Amino acid sequence: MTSSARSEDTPPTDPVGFETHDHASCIASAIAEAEAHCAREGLRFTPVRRKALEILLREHRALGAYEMLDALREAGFGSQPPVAYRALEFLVGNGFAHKIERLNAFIACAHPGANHSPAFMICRSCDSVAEAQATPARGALGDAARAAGFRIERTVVEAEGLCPACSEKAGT
Amino acid sequence: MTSSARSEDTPPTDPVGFETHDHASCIASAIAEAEAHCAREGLRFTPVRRKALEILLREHRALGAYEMLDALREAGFGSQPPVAYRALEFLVGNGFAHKIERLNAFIACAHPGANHSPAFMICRSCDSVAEAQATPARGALGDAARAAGFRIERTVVEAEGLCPACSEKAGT
DNA sequence: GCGCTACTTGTCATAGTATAACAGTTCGTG
DNA sequence: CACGAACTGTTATACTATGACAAGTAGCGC
Repeated sequence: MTSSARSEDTPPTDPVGFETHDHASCIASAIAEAEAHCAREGLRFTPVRRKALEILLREHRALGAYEMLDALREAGFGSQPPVAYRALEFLVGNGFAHKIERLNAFIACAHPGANHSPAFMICRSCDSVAEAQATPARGALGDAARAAGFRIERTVVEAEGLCPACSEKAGT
Repeated sequence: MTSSARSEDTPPTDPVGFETHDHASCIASAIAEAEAHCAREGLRFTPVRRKALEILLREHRALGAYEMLDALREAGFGSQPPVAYRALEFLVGNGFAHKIERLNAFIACAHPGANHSPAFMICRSCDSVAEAQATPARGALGDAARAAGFRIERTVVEAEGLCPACSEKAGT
């Protein structure tokens, strides 16, 4: 998984998304990680897939599939929806990106390599999205699933609300 | 509300959805509750809204908006998408139904009246959906939100996996 | 009862999201 | 080099959702 040793008991709680940071290096390292991961797994990190990940990383926000398609077309790739959907499917399937169900949009993974169940905070005012770690099996949902005999394979956890900046703007 | 006093610390873990139960009475009581709620709040529980809720309760599964539209048309209501979307908007807005983001579909609320943040378990094999209670402010997401200064207003919690029946069919 | 307002219903039109199916190409392997 | 698997691109189509406007209806003050 690339990312250096980190205890399962101390997941990072840094949201990564409501603060500025060194973008150029975060993009470069994310691409490098994806490349390394693909090499290890025998996956093909083709130009269109790499470009799609670059676009997500550069935008640093949730992009609709058709925004992605526009960007890919401008970069010289095909111009039909499946081009974007397939690249996104690859990225999501391999953990390099996530789909935000609430927005029908996609965002680069903020914790690449971590074996995580992502959780998202979505600002309803500015549409910014921050990624955190979820603990799916814990809490009421995990209890209910065990009680019902439901086998959880994947979780969608998305909180909608106001990010710090918009919260201030809105007063109090 | 109707549901009798219940401590915040002991949310019900009954999934309501992977088991059979007395449907006729559950439909009737849900409709009665909705009617009473609307009377109290000065909301208009019009024929098309009532029918939409009846349909959701009767089907007892997540319905796409266009399935709802078909059912409403058969019942003699309008046949254009806004008819269904507006009825669903009313039901969701007033807590009588929920939208399952993962499926782009709608389901009757299984805990009507309860002041809840719903969580859902979605079977990827048979598409059945069970509703449980979430505890949004607790857990890693709540911690991350507080650390980031994000104000949560609403949460989407959806677990995807195998329901007991499909899990058995699939073998162990 | 009359007229007012707010709300609701229904329609047409259009925007946005997503996938099926097939042809041509490229990659890795035997 | 021949082969199969995977990838890219295309056309066509299906599914999901909303804006805008006209007509009807309920509730309210007078």
